[in-house]
Order: sequence, then C-alpha cells, then structure tokens
Amino acid sequence: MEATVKEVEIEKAGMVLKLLGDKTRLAMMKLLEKNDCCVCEFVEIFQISQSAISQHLRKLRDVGLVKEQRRGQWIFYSLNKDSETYEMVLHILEFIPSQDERLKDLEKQGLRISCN
Amino acid sequence: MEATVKEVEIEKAGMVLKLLGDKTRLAMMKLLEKNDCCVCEFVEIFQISQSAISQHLRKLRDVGLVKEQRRGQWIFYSLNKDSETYEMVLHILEFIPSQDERLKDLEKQGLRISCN
DNA sequence: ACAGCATATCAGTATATGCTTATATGTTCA
DNA sequence: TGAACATATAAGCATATACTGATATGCTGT
Repeated sequence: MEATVKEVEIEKAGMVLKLLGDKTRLAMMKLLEKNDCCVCEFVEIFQISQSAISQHLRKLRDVGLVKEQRRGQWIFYSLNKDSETYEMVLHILEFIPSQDERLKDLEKQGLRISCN
Repeated sequence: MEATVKEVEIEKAGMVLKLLGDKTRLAMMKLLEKNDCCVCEFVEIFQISQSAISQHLRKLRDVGLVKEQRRGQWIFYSLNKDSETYEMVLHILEFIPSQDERLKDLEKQGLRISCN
C-alpha cells in the first residue's frame, strides 16, 4: 500500500512535464538531482551554446524547479526542494538513468576543475 | 526503502514527458487511468474539434501509451499496460487530481449514453 | 579602473506544435 | 445499397520552441 502523494494542480503539472519533456532539460535535472552544477559545466556537457543553456535554466527557474546560488564568479544551480512539485519531480527522475557519466567525462578532461 | 524502479531510456522518457506536457493529453491519460473512453466522449469533455482529439490520441498511440479497441462503431482507448513506460506513467498520474468529474458531468447531460 | 571570465538577455530564424476546416475511411442498420 | 454516424487523415495557419550570434551585465584580481 503506497502512501498518498502530494497532488499537483493539472495546469501546474502540465507545465512541469512540458519542461521535463526536453531531453536537454531532463538530463540537466537528473544531473542536479545528485550534484549542484554551474552553467559552464552544462555548456561542456551538452555541447550547445552558453546562451541556450542559460535559457533552459531560466525556464526551469521560472517554474520553480531549480534555484541559483552565486559563488563568486560562478552561479551554481540546484533542485529547489521547496517547490510544490518537488516530490513529483523526484519520482519522475527515479526513472531516468543516471547521467553522472557525463560529469565524470568532464573531470577526465579536466574541464570541471575550472569552477570547483 | 523503495523498491527499484524500471528505468526508461532518457530519449524515450523525454518523448513520454513531452506528450504528457500538454494539458489536454494529460487529462486524457488521467481519465484513461480509471476508465476506457471513446473519441466522442473526449470531444464532449474537452470542447475541441473531433479532429484535434483524434490527433492527440494518435500521438499517444504512436509512442505506445494507449491502445485502441474497436467496439462496433466506436473505438475505445485505454492505457497500454504493456508499454515499457507504463510504470513511469502510472507514477506520474498519481500526482494528477482525478478528472472523473468531467465524465460525471457528461453523464448528467446524458451525453455519455451514446457510446455506452 | 580595467581586462578577463561567467552568465544573462536580445534579436532573429527554422522547426515543431496544436488547432481548424474539409474530406476520406470505416461501421451499422434499414 | 445508401444514409447516418464515428473516427482518421490532409492541408493550412498561428503560435511556441530551441537554437545561434551579438551584446549587456556582473564579478574578480591586478
């Protein structure tokens, strides 16, 4: 018997699912599940422009899925645990295979050191 | 401790989430969680054209989320329990408030009788 | 103050999406 | 067979989306 779950208004849920329905943002969220990441790491990982990464992050932030924290020159993003949809998001991410290999590959190239 | 969950390839998960990221399709899926429905019911419920409904259903079917079954003149849609993403979909739908009121409203208007 | 780096925003573009109307296909029943 | 109904497909349109390149903003260390 599974415990009852925190329901999410259907419009809100639709917004969240639409955001997660982009493979770049979905992989970002999966990475953020286990690691805080800064913009430059995402740029290296996804091989798209810094501008594109920034726009994805803004969308995620606008809906409250992630939050940002400036550390000096860098801005680190993390999952927003206070989001009313946090529980739903976590449940979804459970089904996604770990993307941590991508981070490890970065480390091998020494590219992660820059902002760590 | 939660049992391990059936992971879904990230591209596939992205496709499913994108489909669920439309409020019409999301509500359709939530209705289908508890009831088989035919096209004409969806048309009444969502107040968009029969063509639009049919196109939404085709997308859901193309990705394997629903299956169809002809019953005489009508085609009833249901969740495809054999989908590799079925478990993920069910978990997501748990967070969505029941849409059954919409069906009940139809019954009050006598509009559901036509295909039942 | 300024050079250099990190990030955000702006403007433009190509493609995807959701809808409508019109039409085709398929089923039932007289 | 043909009229009536249910559903699917085609064509077209308006809007949304994801991206790029150019530029603006913000922080750091000299």
